[in-house]
Amino acid sequence: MTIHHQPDKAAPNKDLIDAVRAFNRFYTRQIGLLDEGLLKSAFSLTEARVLYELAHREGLTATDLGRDLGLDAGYVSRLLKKFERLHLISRVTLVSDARQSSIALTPAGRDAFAPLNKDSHDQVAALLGRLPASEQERLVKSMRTVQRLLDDNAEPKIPYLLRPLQVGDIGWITRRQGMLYAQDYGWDETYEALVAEILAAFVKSFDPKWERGWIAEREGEVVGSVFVVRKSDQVAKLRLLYVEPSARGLGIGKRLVEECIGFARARGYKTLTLWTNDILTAARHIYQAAGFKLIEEEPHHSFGKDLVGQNWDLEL
Amino acid sequence: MTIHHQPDKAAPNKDLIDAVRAFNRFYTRQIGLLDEGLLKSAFSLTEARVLYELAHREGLTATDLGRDLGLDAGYVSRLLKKFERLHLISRVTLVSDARQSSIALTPAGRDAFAPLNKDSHDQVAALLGRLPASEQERLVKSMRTVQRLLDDNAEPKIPYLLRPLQVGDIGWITRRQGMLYAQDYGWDETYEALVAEILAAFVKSFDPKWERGWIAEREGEVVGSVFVVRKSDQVAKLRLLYVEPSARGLGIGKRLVEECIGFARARGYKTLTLWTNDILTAARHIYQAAGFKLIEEEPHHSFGKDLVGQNWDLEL
DNA sequence: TCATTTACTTGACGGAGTCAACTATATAAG
DNA sequence: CTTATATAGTTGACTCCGTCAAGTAAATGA
Repeated sequence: MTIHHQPDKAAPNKDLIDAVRAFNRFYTRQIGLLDEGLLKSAFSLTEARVLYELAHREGLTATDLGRDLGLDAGYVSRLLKKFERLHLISRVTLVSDARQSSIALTPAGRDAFAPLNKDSHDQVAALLGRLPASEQERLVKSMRTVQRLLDDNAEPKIPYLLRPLQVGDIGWITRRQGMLYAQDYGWDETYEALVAEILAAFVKSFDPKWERGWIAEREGEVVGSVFVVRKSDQVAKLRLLYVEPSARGLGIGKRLVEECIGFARARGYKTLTLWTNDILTAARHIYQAAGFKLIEEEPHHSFGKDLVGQNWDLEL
Repeated sequence: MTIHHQPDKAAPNKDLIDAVRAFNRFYTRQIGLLDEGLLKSAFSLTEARVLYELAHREGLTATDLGRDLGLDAGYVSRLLKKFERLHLISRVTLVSDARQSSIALTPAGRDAFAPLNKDSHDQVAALLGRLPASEQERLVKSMRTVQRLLDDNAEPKIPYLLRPLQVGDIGWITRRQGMLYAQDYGWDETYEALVAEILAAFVKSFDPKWERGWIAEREGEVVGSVFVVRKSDQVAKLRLLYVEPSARGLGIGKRLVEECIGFARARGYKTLTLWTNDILTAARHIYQAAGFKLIEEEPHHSFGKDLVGQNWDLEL
């Protein structure tokens, strides 16, 4: 149903900019507080950051370190020399390029890093420990969101996964569908109510043998869903297909429809049918590509708009 | 319905700690990148931070600056001396304490700060500009969440406000109620479905003269809600009262119930009734305090549990 | 009145980080 | 193959950010 192209980039407004700046000032201080604890160690803050990188990644070169931590090449060179003198690291010249060498912590290096690591861990644990568990999760979720949005090359390893319905999903799907259609097509709150009604009925009369829902999840967030419900022995109905704007272009819509078709076939249905509206072109393309045929169209007035409803069928 | 005491603090698990640490490393780098742009100016980073504070707050003392920015007192003293020499600030000894003085930017100080401020503003604008508008808002919302959770003394100015229902609310309320009751009482997904059904019906048959919903919002987030629906000319029913755990203790539940009672009275109803379950003790206290009387109790099996339903009435 | 604390100042100092020049190797162009 | 250019890393020289400790003056408390 709601599937269309990625939204365009937009010039930010002042309130948002100020909020980001306020956050930056706040977090500058926050990081400063956390770093204070580490200052008592034999290593400077930057040395600790370098050790952290070395402890968690393999085969780094001096340039890698400088780039990823934003450090001056000369400074990195000196740091590494110091570490080498203390026997904390070992360097192996790369066969592919004799200018570079692969840097690794020695066992002594790991020993030196361990207490630093523990201090940092404990300090964050203390910070988190001040909050109740549910708030801890909200915090981490928000941090992940910030990080993913700001980090260009932070694409999740798993683009998305499909899972069955769980508590909280039907409310979320109701909300998102309601908001998306209101935003994109000006539909009123009766559409959101319709989604709520459909999902409530789905759960109440759920028959696992004949019906199923799929939730597409990405980084712990719901980014799409679809449902198959039983109309009769012969006919199943695909309902409420949607994909979040932020997750479009990954083939999630196509995949969800394929799952429906596979399920309907496996359960022996003869026909998979669906109802949609003509303005939802992106969804239509998916249905067409999957082999659905337009059966009939009829105008209707719903959700505060004049619309043209469409019934599509796929013979299984 | 769901109103109970604040949850306890909990020892954080390792995944959450690691996620926070990852975020700290990420944001250390992020702030470093943003700061690079400011380095070309005549002021050091810390000087710029001090100027920012002075430009945005009045009547600061040297100690205030040092405390809020986490700086050494000696260093602050020197910075201020330099600023004074450049005629960027003026100091007025406090009458209440001759050791302290109130620091203010001079017009020249404001002029010196303006380009710094603009650079920082533009840089953040560029950062945000890379994202589509909807993502910009998600980013800022997440940042606000992080800041509010970590900043002890960052209570919002307005504790909460009440507003009417809008698109997206019924899904959100459905989700949150479903999740809260699942978590706290082990109710299954049929409760969430029931909430969805009630809210769908509310919207579909909504009669503004006789019915109303209130949403409690705090910092742009829904933290509670309640609905009054018409049962007959004489009888109104209060439904779906809930307050987010994070927003409890602010009197939101009491306020929501009061709104319902006021509305029911104003519309000429004779009775306000409600159905709840005996295990929801915090909600019961609110009803009792508002004058509701327990009319009847009866056991029932719903949402996967054995429960005792209660009907409460308030004569208006 | 005297001891203690607080706000700020000042001298002395260290080391984190920068800049530019340099060597050695790799890559691209002709 | 030769030559020009780019990249990886090193090193000397330097700056100045920020810390530490000692000191002064005022405020507070006993």
